[in-house]
Amino acid sequence: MEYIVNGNNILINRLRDFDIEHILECGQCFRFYKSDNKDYILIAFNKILRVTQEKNKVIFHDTNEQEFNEIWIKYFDLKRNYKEIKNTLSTLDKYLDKAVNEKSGIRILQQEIWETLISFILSQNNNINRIKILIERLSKKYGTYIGEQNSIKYYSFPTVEQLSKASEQDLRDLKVGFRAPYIVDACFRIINEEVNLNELFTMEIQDAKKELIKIKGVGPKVADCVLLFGAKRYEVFPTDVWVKRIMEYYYFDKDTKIKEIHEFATGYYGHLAGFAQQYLFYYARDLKVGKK
DNA sequence: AGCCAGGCACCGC
DNA sequence: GCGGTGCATGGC
Repeated sequence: MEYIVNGNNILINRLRDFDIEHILECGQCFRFYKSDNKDYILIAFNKILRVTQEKNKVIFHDTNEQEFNEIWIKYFDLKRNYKEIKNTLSTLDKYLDKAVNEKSGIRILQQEIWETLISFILSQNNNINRIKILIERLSKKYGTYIGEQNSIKYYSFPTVEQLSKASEQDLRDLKVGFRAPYIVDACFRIINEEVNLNELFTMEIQDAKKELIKIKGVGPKVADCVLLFGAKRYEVFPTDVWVKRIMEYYYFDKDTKIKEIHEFATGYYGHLAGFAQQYLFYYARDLKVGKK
């Protein structure tokens, strides 16, 4: 990774297969703020990072070499060869080729799995704007103050211990709605070691999924998101309404059950299913496939 | 006003 | 196991 240290900034002059807008807006993460075109602030790993981009020139602001190496290279998955992944997927069929080319700057972030779990529990039957607001409220109330930029205060996502302090009623007061008992259940099972998030990185994938589904409010779709976005399990294929719509449109040409789509996709895309899903999801959502 | 939002739990069969 | 329904809340 060739980068230039410039004061408090890290600069990369020709960063390929990287588009900060695609990466943050593609639906995999929620804690980011757009201040201008390709000028974003994001919160992760108890840090505030500002990223700006002009074509292939990317600047990571207000950080340092150590932090960049220890946190951001992994977080942005900078060591993975996305060119190769995209080539493989593009060769599979013309539909995927289109989605990959349209959303060519996506990278799958390596997010903290605990935050990913709660975020995607909140995501069910919800829209992205409101998911973001709810996560902000949780962070402000239960997380730790981590700093200020442009007189806006930022808070880390609460740890399991911090969030365990919240009762179901506390959470309902923050307007998470019917998801409140799900969050309480997630905290409880993890504190009591009924579910071990660290094991999900290496367990047999079906077992990992079963493990997550023990948590109330976690079904197949949320489990897949947690495994893909939080545990580097790229063989999963989170199948939600958007993915259902675009898969039906491209591959089935008729109303098809999510389970059938999921089975087809994990077989067809194999170990790259998670990447394929994200290109397809973002593309479908932008295109409003199957919607008026 | 009613429908929808990156689903899921719960129920009846 | 499979399909239908309710769910908190807010934007449109």
